[in-house]
Amino acid sequence: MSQQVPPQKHDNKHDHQQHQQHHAAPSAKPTPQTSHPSKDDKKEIGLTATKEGDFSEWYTQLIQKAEIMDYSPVSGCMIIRPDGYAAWENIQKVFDAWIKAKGVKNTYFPLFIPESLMNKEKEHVEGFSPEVAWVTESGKTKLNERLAVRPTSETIMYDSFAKWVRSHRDLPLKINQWCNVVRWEFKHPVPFLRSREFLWQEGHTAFATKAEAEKEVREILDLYEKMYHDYLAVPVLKGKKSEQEKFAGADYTTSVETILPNGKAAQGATSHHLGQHFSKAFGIQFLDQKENKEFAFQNSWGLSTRSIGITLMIHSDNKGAVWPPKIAPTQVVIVPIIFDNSKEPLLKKAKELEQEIAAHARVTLDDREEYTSGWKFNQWEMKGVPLRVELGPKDMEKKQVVIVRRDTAEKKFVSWDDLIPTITQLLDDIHHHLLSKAKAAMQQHIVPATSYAGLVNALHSEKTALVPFCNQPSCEEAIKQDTGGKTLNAPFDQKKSGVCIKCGKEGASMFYMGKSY
RNA sequence: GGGGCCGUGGUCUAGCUUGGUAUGAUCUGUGCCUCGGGCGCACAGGAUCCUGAGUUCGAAUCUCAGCGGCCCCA
Repeated sequence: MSQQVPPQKHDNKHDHQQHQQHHAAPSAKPTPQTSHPSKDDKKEIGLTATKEGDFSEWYTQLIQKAEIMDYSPVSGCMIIRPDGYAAWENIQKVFDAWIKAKGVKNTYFPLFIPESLMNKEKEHVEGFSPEVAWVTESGKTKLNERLAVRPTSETIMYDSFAKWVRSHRDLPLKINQWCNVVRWEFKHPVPFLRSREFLWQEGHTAFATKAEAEKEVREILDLYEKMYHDYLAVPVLKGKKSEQEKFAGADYTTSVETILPNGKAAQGATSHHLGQHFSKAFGIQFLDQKENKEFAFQNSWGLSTRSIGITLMIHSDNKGAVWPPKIAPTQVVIVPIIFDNSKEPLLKKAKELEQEIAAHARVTLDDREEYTSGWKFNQWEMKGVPLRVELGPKDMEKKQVVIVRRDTAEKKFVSWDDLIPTITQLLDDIHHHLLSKAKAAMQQHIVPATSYAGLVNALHSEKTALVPFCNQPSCEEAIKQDTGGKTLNAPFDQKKSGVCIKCGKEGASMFYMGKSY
């Protein structure tokens, strides 16, 4: 074990602020609940902000104290620590297998994109140019042409696609890469949700027909939904983005949207149909069976490390992180309760259990002797491990272990013989419990709005509203000015259409609207 | 884009109003203690007080600029 970072004792600053607030305005803010209300107040340790009381502060403390990320010397760029990266690797493993099964191949394209390529598709460059970071010199020599640090790789990939595609036999072309991208945001950064550099996969595909391409757009979106739902235990709103919010250079964009516990929305992943915009700009042409030269139809789609931030925000609590079992860096931690006189056989048994579990789950044995078991309980709860297996002298006598769930704190006494089936079952139960809680929370944040006043009211009370909207950028801009909100997406199955909630135009479709994080 | 809060050993923090080189905890090391919810005791170690400039005999403290973190409002 290398987890030597100390737990944080008692953050006085916050207590003082709380007390001052109470003196000045007794009703200003509820005192945050500690996670152990019965314990000595002076021993308040761990997170000092609560999810309900001060969400941003809670999240900031959580991801640092759970050793998921750390801040770096560069504003907006973060360090992903082993637990954060392990979660990302678990996501990668799953998604990578899914797309390979669809015939997608992994590649690697350069980080640097010549300006001339960036400029080839007009809408695309206009959409991204405010956030592009540029390399302008090497050593003391100025470069002939400045190089963009990729904000996304359409332009550099499609320059190659144009060379690789000659015949209809070269299609479909399905390429993916796992990489970092840089978007120099000016809004204040939020770790995982909005960082200036982030990790993602970007899939880029080219087809002979629009129908094939559009079919894939939806299939990939379904995979994103499946990732959130079945692996991250996060429900999503699936739909099509507005004209205003679509990807720069796309025909249209589809997305899965998530609702965070503070009522704000976060885009979970996107799948774009690019039409022939880029194939025309880059000359991606093929000869079809009738010897006609045609432009390819293209898609691009991406899922980023933002998914980790969304997952943690939704499931974690005032005791620390809560990882959904399927992507948890560690799924089971074994904490032996060590007494000197029973130490040897106990540790031997603990190691046996570890080996046994290792065949079925990601397991760690915490046999450090410099920490008490109580200390370890708290630390592993902070780190969000779904299941804790305790083994003490009493359990040795009864040939059992105590299993404690991270999500409910429920304790179970389990005989050694039933260990593996119980663990498997509990991990599955935790996933479903987290998912159903998250679904209920999302529903609470979605309200219908039938009037513009209703929409304004919903957005001001941190709700997402489902409203008829004309999908004109000018109208969306006006709503943004009024309320600070924007469209998330429009559900695919449109049951009714109506008049736009803002401008009153006929033929509006239903859109989710909310504030984004 | 506008407004506000904050930055002190690895970590958290007192001191700042009223200028005199820094408080306490945690941590790290050593020894004793041995653990069912963040054990206890003793000794020791650990500081560019975010950076730079200014005021001053003297700056963590006052002034200005910058960097970084957080919040709120377009």
